Amino acid sequence: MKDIKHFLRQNSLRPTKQRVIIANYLFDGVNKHVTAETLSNKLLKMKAEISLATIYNTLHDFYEKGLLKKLMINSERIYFDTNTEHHHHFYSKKDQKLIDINVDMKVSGLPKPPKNKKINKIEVLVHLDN
Amino acid sequence: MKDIKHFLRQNSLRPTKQRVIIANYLFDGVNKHVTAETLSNKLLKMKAEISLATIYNTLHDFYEKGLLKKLMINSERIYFDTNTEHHHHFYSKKDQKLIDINVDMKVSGLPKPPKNKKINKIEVLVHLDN
DNA sequence: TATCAGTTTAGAACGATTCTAATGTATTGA
DNA sequence: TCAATACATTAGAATCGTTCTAAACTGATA
Repeated sequence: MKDIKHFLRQNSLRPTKQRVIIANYLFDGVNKHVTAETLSNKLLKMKAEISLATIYNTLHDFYEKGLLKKLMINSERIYFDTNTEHHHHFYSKKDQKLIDINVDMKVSGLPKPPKNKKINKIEVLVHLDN
Repeated sequence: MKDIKHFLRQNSLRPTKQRVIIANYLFDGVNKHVTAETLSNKLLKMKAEISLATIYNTLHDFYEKGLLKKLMINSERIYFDTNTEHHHHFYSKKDQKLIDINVDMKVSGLPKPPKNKKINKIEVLVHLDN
């Protein structure tokens, strides 16, 4: 609790009640993928009623401080990932679920990027059948 | 024109005026990435006023017949790709532009998929900086 | 050419997200 | 410690891409 307050302050975020609750959940050491909706549901189960607007604000605030990653998954929702290291994913469309790939992968045979463009990062998405 | 009508019929799609116009544009031999909005704009420039609802319907109809691919790009929009072969992309967020990668790439170091799951396909998205 | 299933359309509805503006709260510095 | 104020939270309205609705239209068929 104290740690989380410190942690928020260190990231120039006021440790408000809501942010502390959300940060405690998100940064408990277990990497998570959340959307505003799944996070809201989880918080309700934890008896923490926090408005959707605040959840959106908080996710974006955390994202802006680099505490969360936005995922490049096509879906109606925006996914936020507590694992901010560069990594890849398995994706099961059927289950609408993402699974981290935490091993190093190499992509070979990459063509040159277009003129005046530089490669920022490479994302690999492994689609699962079932 | 005749060819496009045939082409539509062969894919169990009635060659209506609107579908013919859209198919003529999309399948002119040059691969394209479109969203409902960019397609609508293009059609307006070609003096073809087709309602947004029809554009959405048509894109989905074509998708369902396998004539278009839906792209897994995070963006507010859904991108459709006239290149239905398996391939990868460069993506410039700044330009909101996709560029096909038409060379074979290999991904090595892939971990085993989760239990009972099979890998369907691997998609590589190369993010560009500028 | 009449019939009818399939198609198009304007506009309403939808669902995720953002905005608004009123209220509340953490920080500050006297 | 407390008042001032800058920042946060909130309910509900607004927005935006997309889908739905139901009425009008059109291509296929007999």
